[in-house]
Amino acid sequence: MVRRSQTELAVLGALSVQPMTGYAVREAIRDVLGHFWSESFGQIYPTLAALEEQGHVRRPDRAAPYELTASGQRRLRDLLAEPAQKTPPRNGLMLRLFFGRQLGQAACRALLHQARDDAERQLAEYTGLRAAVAAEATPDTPYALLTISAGEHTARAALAWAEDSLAALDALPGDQP
Amino acid sequence: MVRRSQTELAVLGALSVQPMTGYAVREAIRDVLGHFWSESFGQIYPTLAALEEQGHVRRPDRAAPYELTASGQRRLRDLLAEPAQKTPPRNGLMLRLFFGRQLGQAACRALLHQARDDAERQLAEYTGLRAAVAAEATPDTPYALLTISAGEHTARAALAWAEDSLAALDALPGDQP
DNA sequence: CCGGGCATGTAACGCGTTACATGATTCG
DNA sequence: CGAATCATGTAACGCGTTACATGCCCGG
Repeated sequence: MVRRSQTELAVLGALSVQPMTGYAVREAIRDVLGHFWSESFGQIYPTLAALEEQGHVRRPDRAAPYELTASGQRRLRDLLAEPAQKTPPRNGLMLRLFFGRQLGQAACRALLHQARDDAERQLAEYTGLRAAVAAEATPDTPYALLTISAGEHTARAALAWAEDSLAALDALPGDQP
Repeated sequence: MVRRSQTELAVLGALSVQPMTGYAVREAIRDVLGHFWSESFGQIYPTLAALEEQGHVRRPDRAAPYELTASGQRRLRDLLAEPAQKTPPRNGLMLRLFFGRQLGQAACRALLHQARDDAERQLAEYTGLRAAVAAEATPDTPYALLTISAGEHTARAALAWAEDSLAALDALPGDQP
C-alpha cells in the first residue's frame, strides 16, 4: 500500500485561495491551517517546483507569485476526494501517564496541570479566531468555522479531562503534592 | 534542535510491565497502547537490539523474552521525565473540510457522517476497555484509566462536533443531499 | 502434513525536519 | 548602514512504514 504525501493537497489548497509566493504559502499554512496542519520549507519548495513542472501551478515570471492552472484546480479536487489517510497515533503525554507509576504521582500532576493550561489557552485562541473569521463572510467561511468548531470541542474535552484526571489522582492513596 | 525518537520509551515501558519477546512487545503496544501509540516491527527490533547492546535490556538466551535491567529501569525513568514532544498536527479530515467548498457540500456531509460513526464506534470500544481494565485492580490501573478517560472525552467531543457540523451544513443555503 | 500463529530480523524507500547558504528589500 | 523581514532554495539526516525473507511449532 502506497503511502502518499498530503503536502501537495495542502499547497494546492492554499493557492486556491489566492496566488502566493512559496514564502506566503508557508505563512498561510502556519497561520491559517496551523491548528490542524503543518508543513516545513523543505517540503513546500520542492512541492511547488514539482507542481510547476507538471503544469498544475504557474509563475508569470520568477518573481511573481504562483497561481493555480486549470489542471491544478482539477488536481486539487481529485486530491480532496481521496480518503483522508490518518496518521498513526503518537501521543507523548498519554505514553507518560500510562506509565505514571514509574514516573511518580507528582510528575503526573504537573503534566496534567500543563495540559489543562494548554487547553485553556487554546480555547481562548479559538474563540478569538472564530470571531475574526465570522466577521468577514465569504463562501469559504462556513467551512473554516467547521474546523474551528472542531478545535473548540477538542480543547473543551481536553480541559474537562485534565480536571477529571487531577481529581482522580487526588482521590488516589499515596503521596499528596 | 535534536528530534528524538520516543520508540525507546515505548519499548522500555512495555518491558517494565513484564518480560516479553519482540513479537509480544509489538502486540502489547498495538493492543494496550494502541489508542494513543503505535510502533512497527521495523522500529521495535532494531530498538531492542540497541537497548541490549547498551545493557538496558537482557535476554538469558536467544529464545527467552527480553527483560529490563537495573540500568534499563533508570533509563525508563529518565525518558519518562523528559518533556513529551508533540508531533506536528496533520489532520486530513480538517484539511478536506477547510477546502469544503472545492470538495462540495455532499462530500463534506459524507465525511462528517463517517467521522460521527467512527466516534461512536470508538466510544463503545473505550467503554468496554474501561470495564476490562477496572476489573483487575493493580497499582497501574488508575493510570491506565486516565488514558482511557482521555479517549472517551475525545470521542464524545468528536461525536458532538460531527453532529453540530452536520446541522450547520443543513442550515447552509445550497444543494441539499 | 499443512495452515496459521509465533518469532526475528533486514532492506528499501519516502516523508518530513533541521540546518545551512544566499540574496533582495525595507525600514529605522 | 545595519537589522529585520521577505524570499528561494539545498543537503543531510532521522524516523517510520512497508515489504520481503526465513524458520519454528502446534493443532486439526
